[in-house]
Amino acid sequence: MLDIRALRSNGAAIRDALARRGVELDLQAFETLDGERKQADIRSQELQARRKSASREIGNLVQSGISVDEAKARVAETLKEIDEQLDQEVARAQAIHQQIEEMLMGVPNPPQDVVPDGLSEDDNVEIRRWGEPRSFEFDVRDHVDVGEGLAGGHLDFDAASKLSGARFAVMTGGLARMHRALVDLMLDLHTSSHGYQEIYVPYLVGPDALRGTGQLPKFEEDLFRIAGERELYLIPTAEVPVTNMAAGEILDADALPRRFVCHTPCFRSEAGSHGRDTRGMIRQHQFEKVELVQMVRPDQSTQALEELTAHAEAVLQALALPYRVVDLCAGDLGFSASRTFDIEVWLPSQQTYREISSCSNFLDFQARRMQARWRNPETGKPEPLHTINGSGLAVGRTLVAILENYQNADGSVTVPEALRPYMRGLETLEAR
RNA sequence: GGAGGGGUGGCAGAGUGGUCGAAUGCAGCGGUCUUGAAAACCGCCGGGGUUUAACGACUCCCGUGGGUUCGAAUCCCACCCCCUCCGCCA
Repeated sequence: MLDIRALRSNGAAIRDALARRGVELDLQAFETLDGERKQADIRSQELQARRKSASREIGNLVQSGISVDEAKARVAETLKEIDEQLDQEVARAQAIHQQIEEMLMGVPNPPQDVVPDGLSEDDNVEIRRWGEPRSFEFDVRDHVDVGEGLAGGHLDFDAASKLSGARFAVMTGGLARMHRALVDLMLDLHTSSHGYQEIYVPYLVGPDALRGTGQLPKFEEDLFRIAGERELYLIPTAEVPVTNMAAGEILDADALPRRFVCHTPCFRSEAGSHGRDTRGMIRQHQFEKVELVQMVRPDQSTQALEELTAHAEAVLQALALPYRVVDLCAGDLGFSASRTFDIEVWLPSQQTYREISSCSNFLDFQARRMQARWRNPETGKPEPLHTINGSGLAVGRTLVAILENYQNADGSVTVPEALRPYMRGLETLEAR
């Protein structure tokens, strides 16, 4: 959520920054509403103050032996005025506050100044590449053909569609094991080498958590909501439950940074992406992800984003998968992000790099929505902290990348060396 | 699913209609004392908002939302959460 004080004192700069991502902020409307709010606050608070002192006076009179009716009669004028106006004015002020809240909750995070200009992914800026895409001396097949052709366990979209329809996958045998091994490798790497604490969280969350990270109120159609009396949603990413661990908290300065790594399934309706990536397991309603989440002091978040991105890259380096890192342009940023580095892995079948991780600095945007704060020793006051997260990595897409990059002419797949200890030394997934 | 108990400041824990945003203890912060530390003693010490250059002033918040009342932490209703016992269960 935007900082309402910053909006009052520096609205034009925020409006201009938002314009870079193609969002028009109606400053005039905000200022009008905020002005009404001020009037309503002053009036309702004044009335409340009068009621308070009148009540207090009645109390004093009653205690000095005067009857309640008599005491009320002595402040009758104030009581009448209160009776006529107070409820109405308080309700008015409340309604305006709610309107402002709704307005602010719908506005995305302004991009940082360093974010490149541009309105679509075409304007993203590549900032580095790692690894050399392999040259194949045979016709490469995509991960669907490779996966479906494996012996001793394979990729089975027919079975998945029988169970759940489109955009789901079934994996069996060695392939399922490799999928599980990837999760294990990632968790081990981040906990033992990068200083993250592993955390297990619910896969169903309530609306407050989703508002906190920014999925609600604007993007409900991207979520799966479960039937039943309680308002619960399947998590679209572990970011939601993990970041909201800090909701409503005031953390001590020495408790920061907090670093969590969390493996969960993720559930996305993919509304609005019909026809995109319909083949294979690039875009699924359900996929596994290992997520990195950090809560940091505001002066550390820029550096923390660089580090977190490197932590995600380390997984691809361990697996020797070629990738590049892209600095997202203003128009391609997610709703809550102020800056994002996408990591894209090389997919030989598409002869292109595809997103496998998205690492973002949210600054205090999410923290303000969920009231996640730290106590700044310099001011002694609670202040919003900064949140950062990124995939480390999307497991399904990592598996896709391995199937494609490690495929052999005979249809088998070599198991990356780093993964072998997690697969009891298995070196190859054989072809049928 | 049945029966009962309970949600108050970082924690513990008083408060059952009137200067209560709230006793007390612990923790924390500052100070006195001390070579230093501990102990002792003194002081400070919840959060949001409005207003102010600032000091300050005002207002809201005692699980959440309604209600009763001149006045609600305290009474009433609904919901949520936690605990204990019984039943069921991965």
